[in-house]
Amino acid sequence: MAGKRSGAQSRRPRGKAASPRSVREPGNEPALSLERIVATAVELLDAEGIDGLTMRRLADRLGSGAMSLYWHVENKEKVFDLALDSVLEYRVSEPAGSRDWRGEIVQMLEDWRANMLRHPWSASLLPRRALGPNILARLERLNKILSGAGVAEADLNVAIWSLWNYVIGATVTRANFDLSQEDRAAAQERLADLGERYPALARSRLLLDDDWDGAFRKGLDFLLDGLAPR
Amino acid sequence: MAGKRSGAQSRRPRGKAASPRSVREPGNEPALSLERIVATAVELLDAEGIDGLTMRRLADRLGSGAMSLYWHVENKEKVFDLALDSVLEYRVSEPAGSRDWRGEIVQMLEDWRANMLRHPWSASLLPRRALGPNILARLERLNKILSGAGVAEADLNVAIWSLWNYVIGATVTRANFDLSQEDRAAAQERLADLGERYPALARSRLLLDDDWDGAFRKGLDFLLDGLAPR
DNA sequence: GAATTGACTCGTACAATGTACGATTGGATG
DNA sequence: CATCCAATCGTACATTGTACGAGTCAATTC
Repeated sequence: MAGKRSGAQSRRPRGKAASPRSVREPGNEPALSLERIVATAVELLDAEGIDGLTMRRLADRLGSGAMSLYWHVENKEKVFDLALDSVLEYRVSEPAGSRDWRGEIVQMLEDWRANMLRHPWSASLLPRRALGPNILARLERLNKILSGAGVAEADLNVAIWSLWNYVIGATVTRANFDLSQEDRAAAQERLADLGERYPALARSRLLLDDDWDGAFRKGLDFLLDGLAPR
Repeated sequence: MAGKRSGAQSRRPRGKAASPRSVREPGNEPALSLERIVATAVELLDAEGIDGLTMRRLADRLGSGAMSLYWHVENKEKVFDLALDSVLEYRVSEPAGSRDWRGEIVQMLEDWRANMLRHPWSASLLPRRALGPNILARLERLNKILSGAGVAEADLNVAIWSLWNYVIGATVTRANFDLSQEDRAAAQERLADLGERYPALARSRLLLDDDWDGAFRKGLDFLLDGLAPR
């Protein structure tokens, strides 16, 4: 209960990305902007991982002082929120939803997952209350597809959450179990351990199988089977 | 690349929880132990949230110096890992797997989720490579139930991952969208926003519905429908 | 009994972090 | 010219994880 509740400062550019008025143009100093900050944050996260993002390092990359960031951004948390949503970018391809609904869903969710896996740090950011515009756009889309497919009104929300849960879970899991860069030795040792305590698990080689993409697709198919309107 | 790669220290008690030899018994100083550390960490996380856990505060609660913790625990990350697995405690009720397999799965996954929601911080710890004994026990159990139910060998791992994904995703989501303690005003404003940009979403009231338990159960049923052996 | 060992504890110190605060800048507007 | 204000940034501070090494006892060895 100590260092909280500061907020309510005073001025901030908030939302209105109208005319940045091109301050500081004499030489060619690039000047900060929310877009540049977020883009650079993503770069830095890609390069250094989630602990590599500090306000000072981010400012360095931007050629500015650390405190300058705070004009554009409330705090570090906000940078994370924005970076996450930025990675989930979604432009509707918009064939309205006529074709096969399963294909559309699969495509959108695979794209969702692929986007996140391209930036593995994004998975560790999921556990935060971030409903950026891109996530919302994807939910909106899901809604349209499913209701267009004839899913009962009463089941609609449940169906959407189920798909959401599945994608989130699969991505979080996958991003953390990427063994290939892990010591193979550790995996082997773990398996030996498993043999004693968890025989079925060891036999199934669940933890060594690495066709994540295939598994994602197959599992999604199972879920869609269950979701399909009767 | 500055403060890393220290490790390889020297001695640590590692695993052997054999005889603590009752050091420091003259007065009645309780002395540290891994169990006490983890239990207290969970208490502290429950009380103060994920940012409330610092090595110093944890040590305070234990009545010890901060650095004493490092004899029992490699670093703070390890404390998180242990706290997470501790929350997922799983004792097999062990009716071997004769009854209806769906009921068994539903019960186990609802228990899994309930345990985590009782300690909301645990959701934000999921994105880490933590396969503690309790998680493994649950996976082992899932394997047994599903293969006992007649799920094809080739589908087994996919089925397990699907269920895993679903639980993880649902828990992460739920732990972060608990609006009731959130400003209701913000939710309303958000909904108004949605009306313009995301009409279907706004109409569905997806984000205001709060029967999370029911939705979890229904979605799980859908998934199990899809998973059921043909 | 004295000396040694080794399991465990902890005080001090340091580098790194997020960010509060206030000063500064320079273009736009009067 | 003076005024203003969006934007930048240096300094400072409290807080963090943890390296390092010194301290403390019980058990063990002489």
